[in-house]
Amino acid sequence: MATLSDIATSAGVSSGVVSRVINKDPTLRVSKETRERVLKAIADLDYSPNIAAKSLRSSRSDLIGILVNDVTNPIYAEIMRGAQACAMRHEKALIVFDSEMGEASAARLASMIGGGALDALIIQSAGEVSDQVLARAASRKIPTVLLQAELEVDAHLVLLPDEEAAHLATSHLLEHGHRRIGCLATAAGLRFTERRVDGWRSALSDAGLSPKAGDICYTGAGIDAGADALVQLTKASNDLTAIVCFNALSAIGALRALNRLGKKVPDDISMVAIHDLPFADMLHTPLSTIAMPLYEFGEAAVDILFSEDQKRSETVVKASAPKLIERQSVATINR
Amino acid sequence: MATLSDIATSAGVSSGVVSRVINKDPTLRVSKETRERVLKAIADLDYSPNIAAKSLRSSRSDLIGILVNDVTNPIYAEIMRGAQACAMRHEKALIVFDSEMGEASAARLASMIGGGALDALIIQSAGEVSDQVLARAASRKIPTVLLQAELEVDAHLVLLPDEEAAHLATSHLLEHGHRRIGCLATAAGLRFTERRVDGWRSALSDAGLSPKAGDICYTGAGIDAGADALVQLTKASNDLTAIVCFNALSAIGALRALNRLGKKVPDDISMVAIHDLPFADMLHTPLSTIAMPLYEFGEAAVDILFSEDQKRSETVVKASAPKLIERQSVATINR
DNA sequence: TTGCAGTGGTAAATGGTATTACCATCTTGT
DNA sequence: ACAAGATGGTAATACCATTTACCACTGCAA
Repeated sequence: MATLSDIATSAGVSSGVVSRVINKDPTLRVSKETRERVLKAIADLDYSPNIAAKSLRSSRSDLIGILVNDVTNPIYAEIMRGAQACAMRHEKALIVFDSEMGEASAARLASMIGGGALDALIIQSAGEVSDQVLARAASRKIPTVLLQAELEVDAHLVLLPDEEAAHLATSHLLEHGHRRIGCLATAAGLRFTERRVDGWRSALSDAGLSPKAGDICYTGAGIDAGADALVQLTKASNDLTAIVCFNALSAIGALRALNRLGKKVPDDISMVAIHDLPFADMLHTPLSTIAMPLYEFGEAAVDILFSEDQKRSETVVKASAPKLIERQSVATINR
Repeated sequence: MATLSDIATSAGVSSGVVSRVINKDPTLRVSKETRERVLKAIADLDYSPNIAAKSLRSSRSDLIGILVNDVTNPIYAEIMRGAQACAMRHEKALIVFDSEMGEASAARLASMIGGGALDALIIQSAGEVSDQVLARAASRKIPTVLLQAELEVDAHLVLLPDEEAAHLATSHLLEHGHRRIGCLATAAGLRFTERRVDGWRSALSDAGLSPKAGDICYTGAGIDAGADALVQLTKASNDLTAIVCFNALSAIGALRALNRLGKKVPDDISMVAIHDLPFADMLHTPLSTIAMPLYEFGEAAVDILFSEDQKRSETVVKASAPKLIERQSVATINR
């Protein structure tokens, strides 16, 4: 509860000096003894600066908002953790909004942006982001980072090596003799989805193949979404022998749906998922995955806010290349 | 960027009136027309109150800090989501600290508490919480809620029906003929761990059994911790036919370790875990679990902050009773 | 002795909101 | 006609840290 002027009084100086000592103002000239008196008073009174006052004065809150699709999805949780760690390193805190929670979350976020409570905004939400949020962010001109997606907004864009990952997954299946490889994609229209679709297509076309219209199905990132999508996919193209899945959690859903349809993985259908999971080896069918640098992706999202160049950068995080982790969800086909 | 006095000027009133209109001060008397002029000015200028100023003036930040053990653990993620939803309902935002991130996280949290940036603190972290954090919280007298654990602090305590859950899990195994039932517990010394251990013991003793010293192993909540613990447990008591596991994620680790040891679940060893997982049915061995009201648990943690301030309440969340979900990790033993 | 630079600070303005105390004008009752 | 109350507000201040402009004093040189 001690304030700056309490310290000042206790140290026998004016509050300006205390402030400048705390903030290491290089233009401040004080004697060594005075500085030490101030420091001692701070320690004695267990002083820490009032953050609201600081924020009011400096118009910085040291808070970064992040809008995430679904906090319980381990993939996104890992991204968040990277972002958190990086934020801490910069002495900022992250405040998480879950777009799964709908209007309440969006409204709260919008009001915080409006009130200047957020220094920056990171949007992971691949779905529809409230117009209110976007409008506020634009009108307050706060730096914005878009993860994977792309919106009609002046913002930084951070991506993963999506095309490479999807290409790798597809190639792996091709090497095992598969020719009819379907694609269980993420939400349509998003930048990273397109990039991965490109990877899938190009791997196919490198092998002299081209997919049919029904070979791809766009869907969400959850387990249930994956299950539904798989049913659609196999209905549209019933001759697929393999599937590339863009999200590990929807791969689990797909696995469940295949189970219900009485199809065995990998005997009847092979599968590779993008993104690894800590328990991928413990699944009913140990899942072959493409590991991506998710933690570093989260870090990059925050780091870019502290870079010099202000305008609309586009970064692809390549801390580590997409890496195939072979388990038991891919069978070899005899040609 | 519009301020209160901009609105006041635009509406031709003093800023006091605007503030009181916004905050619905019941003691304010204004004519209907004036009120509407104010409201219109607010809408026209797209005004929203500066949060830093508001916070400085009122010494409330509308921010709640929550310290969690591991954000990527789906169990904790679910709790967080409940807490988030409830916070939003109260027009507050949650700011998450991951104790897995160590000192950086603790330091940041401590400085935010010191600076008055947090209205309340929720501690889920079952491990060691930084003394600095606790000391600050105590000295600033901010309301604190402890989840599951118990510390030497004046705080609210929120619990799950732990004893009941462990009793249920153990009874289920007893009904299937098991007599040597081990316990893969969570961290020792924590209130909820003790409660669950009690449940395990009492179920055993209801059946006229009593566990041996080596039948229980205390450990952390992660996959790897679970794997290590299982090895210890089977080393200490190699005649166990069943295990109750206090955390679903460590159950996965235990499953992995059993795999490596060449033991089959449930043929060689049966297992029941406390807490359900969205993909529990898709595991190598579909895991029988005890589902608990985690979301409501998170809600309760926040809600209690808004109850009529009784000091040091103790709540057990019973939104739904612990519920056994049978899958295929329990075998019947012939007596 | 005046002039000037360097040393070690101080005082005051600023940021935007909430809140208390107070006040001017109009209406009503007698 | 005059006090009392109701009506519809206003003005001032506190909250606390940051930052700019300024100042008093000492020492040294010319």
